[in-house]
Amino acid sequence: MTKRRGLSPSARRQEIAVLKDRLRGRAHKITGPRAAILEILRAHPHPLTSRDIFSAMPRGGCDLTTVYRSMHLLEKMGMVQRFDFGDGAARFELLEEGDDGHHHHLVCVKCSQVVEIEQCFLREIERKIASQNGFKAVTHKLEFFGLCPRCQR
Amino acid sequence: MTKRRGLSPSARRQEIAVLKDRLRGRAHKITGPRAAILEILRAHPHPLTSRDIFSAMPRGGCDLTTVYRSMHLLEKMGMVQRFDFGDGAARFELLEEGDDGHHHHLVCVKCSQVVEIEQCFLREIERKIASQNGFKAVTHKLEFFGLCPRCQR
DNA sequence: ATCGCTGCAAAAATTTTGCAGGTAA
DNA sequence: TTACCTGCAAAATTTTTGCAGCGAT
Repeated sequence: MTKRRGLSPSARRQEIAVLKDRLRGRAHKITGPRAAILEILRAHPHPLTSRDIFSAMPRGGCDLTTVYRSMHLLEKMGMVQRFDFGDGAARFELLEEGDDGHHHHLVCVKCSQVVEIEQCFLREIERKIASQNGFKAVTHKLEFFGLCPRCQR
Repeated sequence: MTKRRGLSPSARRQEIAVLKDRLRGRAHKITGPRAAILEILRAHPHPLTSRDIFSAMPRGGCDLTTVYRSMHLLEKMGMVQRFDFGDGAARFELLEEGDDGHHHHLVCVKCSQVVEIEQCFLREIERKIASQNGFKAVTHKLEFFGLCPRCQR
Protein backbone atom coordinates (compact mmCIF):
# COMPACT_ATOMS: atom_id res chain seq x y z
CA MET A 1 0.00 0.00 0.00
CA THR A 2 2.41 2.66 -1.19
CA LYS A 3 1.60 6.33 -0.95
CA ARG A 4 1.31 8.02 -4.25
CA ARG A 5 0.04 11.49 -3.40
CA GLY A 6 0.35 14.29 -0.94
CA LEU A 7 4.11 14.66 -0.68
CA SER A 8 5.36 18.05 0.41
CA PRO A 9 7.35 20.02 -2.16
CA SER A 10 10.58 19.29 -0.35
CA ALA A 11 9.89 15.58 -0.02
CA ARG A 12 9.02 15.63 -3.66
CA ARG A 13 12.19 17.38 -4.65
CA GLN A 14 14.05 14.82 -2.66
CA GLU A 15 12.32 11.96 -4.37
CA ILE A 16 13.11 13.36 -7.78
CA ALA A 17 16.73 13.53 -6.68
CA VAL A 18 16.59 9.84 -5.80
CA LEU A 19 15.14 9.08 -9.21
CA LYS A 20 17.91 11.00 -10.86
CA ASP A 21 20.46 9.07 -8.82
CA ARG A 22 18.95 5.84 -10.00
CA LEU A 23 19.57 6.98 -13.53
CA ARG A 24 23.00 8.40 -12.94
CA GLY A 25 24.13 5.32 -11.07
CA ARG A 26 23.85 3.26 -14.20
CA ALA A 27 25.85 5.30 -16.63
CA HIS A 28 22.83 7.15 -17.91
CA LYS A 29 22.61 10.88 -18.09
CA ILE A 30 20.22 13.30 -16.47
CA THR A 31 18.94 15.50 -19.22
CA GLY A 32 16.28 18.13 -19.41
CA PRO A 33 13.72 15.90 -21.09
CA ARG A 34 14.26 13.05 -18.65
CA ALA A 35 14.02 15.29 -15.63
CA ALA A 36 10.80 16.72 -17.04
CA ILE A 37 9.39 13.26 -17.69
CA LEU A 38 10.15 12.16 -14.14
CA GLU A 39 8.51 15.32 -12.79
CA ILE A 40 5.42 14.74 -14.87
CA LEU A 41 5.14 11.10 -13.86
CA ARG A 42 5.66 12.10 -10.26
CA ALA A 43 2.90 14.70 -10.48
CA HIS A 44 0.37 12.31 -12.03
CA PRO A 45 -0.19 9.15 -10.00
CA HIS A 46 -2.13 7.50 -12.81
CA PRO A 47 -1.06 5.85 -16.04
CA LEU A 48 -0.02 8.32 -18.74
CA THR A 49 0.51 7.72 -22.43
CA SER A 50 3.67 8.96 -24.11
CA ARG A 51 1.52 11.58 -25.75
CA ASP A 52 0.09 12.65 -22.39
CA ILE A 53 3.61 13.15 -21.13
CA PHE A 54 4.59 14.99 -24.28
CA SER A 55 1.61 17.33 -23.88
CA ALA A 56 2.37 17.98 -20.22
CA MET A 57 5.90 19.16 -21.04
CA PRO A 58 6.81 22.67 -19.91
CA ARG A 59 7.72 25.29 -22.53
CA GLY A 60 10.65 24.12 -24.53
CA GLY A 61 9.47 20.58 -24.15
CA CYS A 62 11.11 17.87 -26.17
CA ASP A 63 10.43 15.72 -29.17
CA LEU A 64 7.83 12.98 -28.94
CA THR A 65 10.50 10.56 -30.09
CA THR A 66 12.51 11.41 -27.01
CA VAL A 67 9.55 10.55 -24.80
CA TYR A 68 9.24 7.14 -26.45
CA ARG A 69 12.95 6.52 -26.08
CA SER A 70 12.92 7.64 -22.47
CA MET A 71 10.00 5.39 -21.63
CA HIS A 72 11.87 2.42 -23.06
CA LEU A 73 14.89 3.28 -20.96
CA LEU A 74 12.93 3.84 -17.76
CA GLU A 75 11.02 0.61 -18.31
CA LYS A 76 14.20 -1.38 -18.86
CA MET A 77 15.60 0.10 -15.65
CA GLY A 78 12.47 -0.84 -13.72
CA MET A 79 11.61 2.75 -12.95
CA VAL A 80 8.25 2.74 -14.70
CA GLN A 81 5.63 0.08 -15.29
CA ARG A 82 3.92 -0.27 -18.64
CA PHE A 83 0.14 -0.78 -18.72
CA ASP A 84 -2.23 -1.47 -21.55
CA PHE A 85 -5.89 -0.46 -21.44
CA GLY A 86 -6.71 -1.92 -24.81
CA ASP A 87 -6.90 1.28 -26.78
CA GLY A 88 -3.92 1.63 -29.03
CA ALA A 89 -1.63 3.42 -26.58
CA ALA A 90 0.76 2.19 -23.89
CA ARG A 91 0.54 3.88 -20.50
CA PHE A 92 3.20 4.35 -17.83
CA GLU A 93 3.38 4.86 -14.09
CA LEU A 94 6.38 5.73 -11.99
CA LEU A 95 7.52 2.89 -9.72
CA GLU A 96 8.73 3.36 -6.18
CA GLU A 97 12.04 1.67 -5.48
CA GLY A 98 11.39 -1.97 -4.64
CA ASP A 99 7.92 -1.96 -6.20
CA ASP A 100 7.59 -4.65 -8.82
CA GLY A 101 4.81 -2.67 -10.45
CA HIS A 102 2.28 -5.45 -10.43
CA HIS A 103 -1.12 -3.95 -9.79
CA HIS A 104 -4.33 -3.25 -11.64
CA HIS A 105 -6.74 -0.47 -12.51
CA LEU A 106 -10.44 0.24 -12.64
CA VAL A 107 -11.09 2.50 -15.62
CA CYS A 108 -14.26 4.42 -16.41
CA VAL A 109 -15.21 3.59 -19.98
CA LYS A 110 -16.80 7.00 -20.41
CA CYS A 111 -14.52 9.60 -18.78
CA SER A 112 -11.38 7.46 -18.46
CA GLN A 113 -11.06 8.19 -14.75
CA VAL A 114 -8.70 5.63 -13.21
CA VAL A 115 -8.81 4.03 -9.78
CA GLU A 116 -5.71 2.17 -8.64
CA ILE A 117 -6.36 -1.35 -7.37
CA GLU A 118 -3.41 -2.18 -5.15
CA GLN A 119 -4.19 -5.81 -4.38
CA CYS A 120 -3.71 -8.71 -6.73
CA PHE A 121 -6.14 -11.60 -6.48
CA LEU A 122 -4.57 -14.03 -8.86
CA ARG A 123 -1.23 -15.19 -7.44
CA GLU A 124 -2.73 -18.51 -6.41
CA ILE A 125 -4.74 -18.97 -9.57
CA GLU A 126 -1.69 -18.06 -11.59
CA ARG A 127 0.23 -20.91 -9.96
CA LYS A 128 -2.59 -23.34 -10.62
CA ILE A 129 -2.86 -22.37 -14.27
CA ALA A 130 0.88 -22.67 -14.72
CA SER A 131 1.07 -26.17 -13.26
CA GLN A 132 -2.08 -27.38 -15.00
CA ASN A 133 -0.65 -26.44 -18.37
CA GLY A 134 3.05 -27.07 -17.83
CA PHE A 135 3.90 -23.39 -18.25
CA LYS A 136 6.61 -21.63 -16.25
CA ALA A 137 7.13 -18.00 -15.28
CA VAL A 138 3.45 -17.21 -15.65
CA THR A 139 2.30 -13.65 -15.16
CA HIS A 140 -0.91 -11.89 -16.07
CA LYS A 141 -2.37 -8.63 -17.21
CA LEU A 142 -5.68 -7.63 -15.67
CA GLU A 143 -7.66 -4.41 -15.91
CA PHE A 144 -11.22 -3.63 -14.84
CA PHE A 145 -13.58 -1.42 -16.81
CA GLY A 146 -16.90 0.11 -15.83
CA LEU A 147 -18.97 3.24 -15.28
CA CYS A 148 -17.72 5.59 -12.58
CA PRO A 149 -20.20 7.18 -10.13
CA ARG A 150 -20.28 10.53 -11.95
CA CYS A 151 -20.83 9.00 -15.37
CA GLN A 152 -23.71 6.79 -14.30
CA ARG A 153 -26.23 9.42 -15.36
CA MET B 1 -17.38 -25.75 -21.55
CA THR B 2 -18.11 -25.33 -25.22
CA LYS B 3 -16.50 -27.56 -27.82
CA ARG B 4 -14.27 -25.79 -30.23
CA ARG B 5 -12.56 -28.58 -32.17
CA GLY B 6 -13.11 -31.92 -33.78
CA LEU B 7 -16.30 -31.30 -35.71
CA SER B 8 -16.85 -33.52 -38.71
CA PRO B 9 -16.84 -31.83 -42.11
CA SER B 10 -20.61 -32.10 -42.36
CA ALA B 11 -21.21 -30.70 -38.90
CA ARG B 12 -18.84 -27.95 -39.81
CA ARG B 13 -20.61 -27.18 -43.03
CA GLN B 14 -23.80 -27.04 -41.08
CA GLU B 15 -22.39 -24.68 -38.54
CA ILE B 16 -21.15 -22.32 -41.22
CA ALA B 17 -24.68 -22.32 -42.60
CA VAL B 18 -25.96 -21.26 -39.19
CA LEU B 19 -23.42 -18.47 -39.09
CA LYS B 20 -24.52 -17.28 -42.48
CA ASP B 21 -28.13 -17.28 -41.33
CA ARG B 22 -27.20 -15.14 -38.39
CA LEU B 23 -25.82 -12.61 -40.83
CA ARG B 24 -28.62 -12.85 -43.33
CA GLY B 25 -31.26 -12.57 -40.65
CA ARG B 26 -30.19 -9.05 -39.93
CA ALA B 27 -30.25 -7.52 -43.35
CA HIS B 28 -26.62 -8.22 -43.94
CA LYS B 29 -25.32 -9.98 -46.98
CA ILE B 30 -23.35 -13.15 -47.37
CA THR B 31 -20.46 -12.29 -49.60
CA GLY B 32 -17.38 -14.18 -50.66
CA PRO B 33 -15.05 -12.41 -48.24
CA ARG B 34 -17.40 -12.86 -45.29
CA ALA B 35 -17.94 -16.54 -45.98
CA ALA B 36 -14.18 -17.00 -46.21
CA ILE B 37 -13.63 -15.14 -42.93
CA LEU B 38 -16.18 -17.30 -41.14
CA GLU B 39 -14.52 -20.44 -42.55
CA ILE B 40 -11.11 -19.30 -41.40
CA LEU B 41 -12.31 -18.39 -37.92
CA ARG B 42 -14.10 -21.72 -37.73
CA ALA B 43 -10.96 -23.60 -38.73
CA HIS B 44 -8.75 -21.86 -36.16
CA PRO B 45 -10.04 -22.16 -32.60
CA HIS B 46 -7.56 -19.57 -31.33
CA PRO B 47 -7.46 -15.77 -31.56
CA LEU B 48 -6.47 -14.50 -35.00
CA THR B 49 -5.41 -11.00 -36.02
CA SER B 50 -7.02 -9.35 -39.02
CA ARG B 51 -3.73 -9.90 -40.81
CA ASP B 52 -3.75 -13.61 -39.89
CA ILE B 53 -7.18 -13.89 -41.45
CA PHE B 54 -6.09 -11.93 -44.49
CA SER B 55 -3.11 -14.26 -44.96
CA ALA B 56 -5.25 -17.37 -44.56
CA MET B 57 -7.55 -16.29 -47.38
CA PRO B 58 -7.90 -18.69 -50.31
CA ARG B 59 -6.80 -17.58 -53.77
CA GLY B 60 -8.69 -14.56 -54.83
CA GLY B 61 -8.82 -13.44 -51.23
CA CYS B 62 -10.02 -9.96 -50.42
CA ASP B 63 -8.65 -6.62 -49.39
CA LEU B 64 -7.29 -6.20 -45.87
CA THR B 65 -9.69 -3.31 -45.47
CA THR B 66 -12.56 -5.69 -45.99
CA VAL B 67 -11.27 -7.91 -43.21
CA TYR B 68 -11.18 -4.96 -40.83
CA ARG B 69 -14.68 -3.91 -41.84
CA SER B 70 -15.98 -7.45 -41.49
CA MET B 71 -14.49 -7.85 -38.04
CA HIS B 72 -16.24 -4.68 -36.93
CA LEU B 73 -19.52 -5.98 -38.25
CA LEU B 74 -19.12 -9.43 -36.73
CA GLU B 75 -18.12 -7.91 -33.41
CA LYS B 76 -21.12 -5.59 -33.37
CA MET B 77 -23.35 -8.58 -34.11
CA GLY B 78 -21.83 -10.56 -31.26
CA MET B 79 -20.47 -13.24 -33.57
CA VAL B 80 -16.84 -12.73 -32.67
CA GLN B 81 -15.06 -11.66 -29.52
CA ARG B 82 -12.17 -9.22 -29.63
CA PHE B 83 -9.07 -9.96 -27.54
CA ASP B 84 -5.97 -7.96 -26.89
CA PHE B 85 -2.64 -9.56 -26.02
CA GLY B 86 -0.84 -6.28 -25.63
CA ASP B 87 1.10 -6.31 -28.85
CA GLY B 88 -0.34 -3.81 -31.26
CA ALA B 89 -2.90 -6.06 -32.93
CA ALA B 90 -6.49 -7.00 -32.06
CA ARG B 91 -7.35 -10.70 -32.18
CA PHE B 92 -10.69 -12.36 -32.84
CA GLU B 93 -12.38 -15.64 -32.05
CA LEU B 94 -15.65 -16.95 -33.39
CA LEU B 95 -18.41 -17.10 -30.78
CA GLU B 96 -20.93 -19.91 -30.47
CA GLU B 97 -24.50 -18.70 -30.33
CA GLY B 98 -25.31 -17.76 -26.75
CA ASP B 99 -21.66 -17.50 -25.73
CA ASP B 100 -20.90 -14.09 -24.26
CA GLY B 101 -17.28 -14.55 -25.22
CA HIS B 102 -15.91 -13.91 -21.78
CA HIS B 103 -12.89 -16.13 -21.27
CA HIS B 104 -9.15 -15.85 -21.03
CA HIS B 105 -5.96 -17.17 -22.56
CA LEU B 106 -2.56 -18.44 -21.53
CA VAL B 107 -0.05 -17.27 -24.12
CA CYS B 108 3.54 -18.43 -24.56
CA VAL B 109 5.71 -15.34 -24.68
CA LYS B 110 8.20 -17.12 -26.94
CA CYS B 111 6.25 -19.12 -29.53
CA SER B 112 2.83 -17.46 -29.06
CA GLN B 113 1.09 -20.80 -28.55
CA VAL B 114 -2.29 -20.14 -26.96
CA VAL B 115 -4.19 -22.22 -24.41
CA GLU B 116 -7.84 -21.37 -23.87
CA ILE B 117 -8.82 -20.85 -20.23
CA GLU B 118 -12.54 -21.48 -20.09
CA GLN B 119 -13.23 -20.55 -16.49
CA CYS B 120 -13.39 -17.06 -15.09
CA PHE B 121 -12.23 -16.51 -11.53
CA LEU B 122 -13.17 -12.91 -11.05
CA ARG B 123 -16.95 -12.60 -11.12
CA GLU B 124 -17.06 -12.26 -7.34
CA ILE B 125 -14.05 -9.95 -7.15
CA GLU B 126 -15.53 -7.88 -9.94
CA ARG B 127 -18.67 -7.32 -7.88
CA LYS B 128 -16.64 -6.36 -4.84
CA ILE B 129 -14.51 -3.89 -6.78
CA ALA B 130 -17.58 -2.34 -8.35
CA SER B 131 -19.35 -1.77 -5.05
CA GLN B 132 -16.23 -0.60 -3.23
CA ASN B 133 -15.69 2.11 -5.81
CA GLY B 134 -19.24 2.99 -6.75
CA PHE B 135 -18.77 1.75 -10.30
CA LYS B 136 -21.47 -0.01 -12.30
CA ALA B 137 -21.33 -2.47 -15.20
CA VAL B 138 -17.83 -3.56 -14.32
CA THR B 139 -16.08 -6.03 -16.59
CA HIS B 140 -12.47 -7.01 -16.91
CA LYS B 141 -9.82 -8.08 -19.35
CA LEU B 142 -7.40 -10.77 -18.19
CA GLU B 143 -4.73 -12.68 -20.05
CA PHE B 144 -1.98 -14.93 -18.74
CA PHE B 145 1.53 -15.04 -20.17
CA GLY B 146 4.34 -17.53 -19.62
CA LEU B 147 6.71 -20.08 -21.09
CA CYS B 148 5.09 -23.13 -22.66
CA PRO B 149 6.52 -26.62 -22.03
CA ARG B 150 8.33 -26.80 -25.36
CA CYS B 151 9.90 -23.37 -25.04
CA GLN B 152 11.28 -23.98 -21.57
CA ARG B 153 14.64 -25.11 -22.99
C1' DA C 1 36.88 14.08 -25.25
C1' DT C 2 33.67 10.56 -25.20
C1' DC C 3 29.63 8.41 -25.51
C1' DG C 4 25.19 9.10 -24.89
C1' DC C 5 21.23 11.82 -26.05
C1' DT C 6 18.21 14.70 -28.95
C1' DG C 7 15.72 16.59 -32.90
C1' DC C 8 14.20 15.93 -37.32
C1' DA C 9 12.69 13.20 -40.96
C1' DA C 10 11.24 9.08 -42.57
C1' DA C 11 9.45 4.53 -42.08
C1' DA C 12 6.72 0.73 -40.12
C1' DA C 13 2.51 -1.23 -38.52
C1' DT C 14 -2.28 -1.27 -37.49
C1' DT C 15 -6.57 0.65 -38.32
C1' DT C 16 -9.93 4.02 -40.40
C1' DT C 17 -12.14 6.65 -44.07
C1' DG C 18 -13.68 8.41 -48.85
C1' DC C 19 -15.19 7.32 -53.11
C1' DA C 20 -16.52 5.06 -57.30
C1' DG C 21 -18.16 0.97 -58.92
C1' DG C 22 -19.95 -3.90 -58.21
C1' DT C 23 -23.20 -7.33 -56.16
C1' DA C 24 -26.44 -10.03 -53.15
C1' DA C 25 -31.25 -10.27 -52.25
C1' DT D 1 -33.66 -2.21 -58.10
C1' DT D 2 -31.54 -0.84 -54.13
C1' DA D 3 -29.07 -0.94 -50.42
C1' DC D 4 -25.17 -2.91 -49.01
C1' DC D 5 -20.21 -4.31 -50.06
C1' DT D 6 -15.70 -4.12 -51.95
C1' DG D 7 -11.27 -2.52 -53.75
C1' DC D 8 -8.15 1.05 -54.05
C1' DA D 9 -5.97 4.97 -52.33
C1' DA D 10 -5.12 7.93 -48.78
C1' DA D 11 -5.05 9.27 -44.07
C1' DA D 12 -4.74 8.78 -39.02
C1' DT D 13 -2.23 6.85 -34.93
C1' DT D 14 1.19 4.90 -32.37
C1' DT D 15 5.75 3.52 -32.35
C1' DT D 16 10.48 2.71 -34.31
C1' DT D 17 14.71 3.85 -36.74
C1' DG D 18 18.63 6.52 -39.14
C1' DC D 19 21.51 10.18 -38.98
C1' DA D 20 23.91 14.27 -37.94
C1' DG D 21 24.94 17.22 -34.30
C1' DC D 22 24.65 18.61 -29.39
C1' DG D 23 25.59 17.90 -24.49
C1' DA D 24 26.38 15.81 -19.72
C1' DT D 25 30.05 14.10 -17.13
